[in-house]
Amino acid sequence: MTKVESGAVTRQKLLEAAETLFSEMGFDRVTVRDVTDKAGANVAAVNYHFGSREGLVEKVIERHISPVNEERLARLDMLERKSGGKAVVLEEILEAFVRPFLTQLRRSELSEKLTFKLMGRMLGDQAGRMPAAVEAQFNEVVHRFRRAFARALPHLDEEELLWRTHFMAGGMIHAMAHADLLHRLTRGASGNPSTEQTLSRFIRYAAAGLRQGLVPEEVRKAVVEAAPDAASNEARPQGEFLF
Amino acid sequence: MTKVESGAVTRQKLLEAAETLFSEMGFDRVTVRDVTDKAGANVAAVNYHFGSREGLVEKVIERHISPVNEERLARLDMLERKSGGKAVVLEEILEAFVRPFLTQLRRSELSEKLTFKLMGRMLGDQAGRMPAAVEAQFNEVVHRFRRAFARALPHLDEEELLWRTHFMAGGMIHAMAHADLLHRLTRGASGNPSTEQTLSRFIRYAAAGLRQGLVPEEVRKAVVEAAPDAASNEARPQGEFLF
DNA sequence: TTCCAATTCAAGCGATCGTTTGATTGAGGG
DNA sequence: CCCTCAATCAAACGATCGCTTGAATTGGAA
Repeated sequence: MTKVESGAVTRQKLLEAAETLFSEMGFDRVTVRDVTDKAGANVAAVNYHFGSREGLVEKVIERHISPVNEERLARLDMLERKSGGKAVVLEEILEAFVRPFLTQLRRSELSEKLTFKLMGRMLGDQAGRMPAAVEAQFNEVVHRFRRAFARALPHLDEEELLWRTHFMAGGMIHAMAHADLLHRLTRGASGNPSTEQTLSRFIRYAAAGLRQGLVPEEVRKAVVEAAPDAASNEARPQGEFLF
Repeated sequence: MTKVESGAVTRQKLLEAAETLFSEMGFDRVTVRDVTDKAGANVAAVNYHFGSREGLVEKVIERHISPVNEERLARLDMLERKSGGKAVVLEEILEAFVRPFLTQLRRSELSEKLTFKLMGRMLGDQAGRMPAAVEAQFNEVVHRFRRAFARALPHLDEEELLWRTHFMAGGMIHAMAHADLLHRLTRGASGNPSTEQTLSRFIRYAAAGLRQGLVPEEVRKAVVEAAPDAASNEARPQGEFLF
C-alpha cells in the first residue's frame, strides 16, 4: 500500500463505520470511539481526518444528501426544459423529487435499509446539523420545487401549498426512516417488495393528496391563462426547513 | 407549603423544565443538570423523584402520549358505535386519529409550538424510548385504527393500506414537528393561522391520498357485500411501529 | 417539645466523553 | 543510504456525564 493510499483507506473506513452506526443508533448516541473501534482505527483518527466529531457528522451528511439534491435539480431542469414553458405534470415533479434517493441506494456501500434509515434520520432531525453548503443546496431545492408545484397546482394558494408539501415530505421521510420495518411486515404477504413499487405507491398517494379539491380541467385552464405567471413574483421564503 | 406538597411541586417543576428542554433540544442533548438548573432544583432531585434520567424521559413521554391514545380509542369507539356496524367515514376516522393532539394542547403547560415539537420528537424518534405501557397502548391504537381504515377503504389490499397509513402518519408527525416553522412562514400572509385550520387541511390531504384509486361506489358496494368481513380474520401484525 | 420521615442539599464518586500530545512508523524522493 | 513527512499510535488531558452519599432541613405527628 502506497503512502498516499493509506490515509484515504482509513478515511473511507471511518466514513463507512460512521454511516452504519449513525443509521443504527442516531447521530447523538454514537461516540468517536464507537466509530474508530468499528473501523479498526486509532481514536485520534477521527480528529486527524475530519478535524472533529462534528466534522465527521457533516461529511457523512454531505456525502449522502448532496448527490440526491443535485439529481433532484437536474431532473427538474430536464422536466421543465422538456415541457417548454408549460407546467410539469405533478407526478413527474414528485418522481424528480423522490427517485434520487433510489439512485443513491446503488451508490452507497450500505445496505438498502440502513441507507434509508440514515436518510430518515438526516431529514427528520431537528438539530441544525446540516453543513452550510448542504443547507444552501436545500434552499435551492425548496425554492425550485415549490415553484414547480405551484405551477402544477394553480388551484392552491401559497399557504395551502406549503402545508400540503410538508405533509408530502413528511410521508416520504417517515416511510424512509421506517422502510426496514415496513418491508419486514409486508414480506411474505406478496412476494418480494421492491423499492420501485414503494416509490410508485408514494407518488400516487402524494399526488392525490396534493391535487385534492382540484377544480375541473376547463375551469383550471381559464384560471391559468388569466394569470399565467402569477407565481414568479412571489417573495422567496427564507429556508430553514428541509425536504 | 405542606410537606407532601413540597415534593410534588419540585416534581412538577422538573417535569415542566424537562418538557421544555426536550422539545427544544431533543431527548439526547439534554443533561440532568440542564433540567435541575432550569427547575431550580438540586442535581439529585431527578434521581430522587424519577429513579434515573431515563425514568424522567419515560414519565414525560407517558404524560403526553397516553392521554392522546386514550382519546383516540374513545373517539373511535364512539364513531363505531354510532355507525352501527357500517364502516366509519374516512374523514371521521382521521379526525379521531389526529384531533386528540389538539385536546392535549389545552391540557399542557407548554406553549403550542413546544408541545407539537415534543410530540414530533417522541413519534419521530427511532430509539425505543417508549415505556412498556405506552407501547402496549400504541399496539392497541395501531390495531384498532388499521381495522377501521381497512373497512373504510375496502379497495386497498393489506400491503397498500400499510404503506398509505404510514405516509399519512409521517405527514402528521412531520407537520407537528415543524409546526412552529410553518406557522411562522405563513403568519401575516393570511392573518392568524389556527391549529383548527391545519387539522382540516391535513384531513383533506390525507383522505384524498388514502382514497386514491377508489373504484366507483356501485362497484365498491358489490365488492364489500361479496366479502363483508374479510378484514376480521387478518393476522394481527406485531407492533413495533408507532403512529 | 421531641421525634420522625420526607425532602433537599453540597460534595464527590467512577466512567466516559471529545480532543490533544509527542513519539513511532513506514513508504517515497534525493 | 538517509531524510522527509503524512499517517498512526499509546497515553493522557480536562470536562462533563449520570448517579450516590451522608448530612442538613423541613413540616407534621406524637
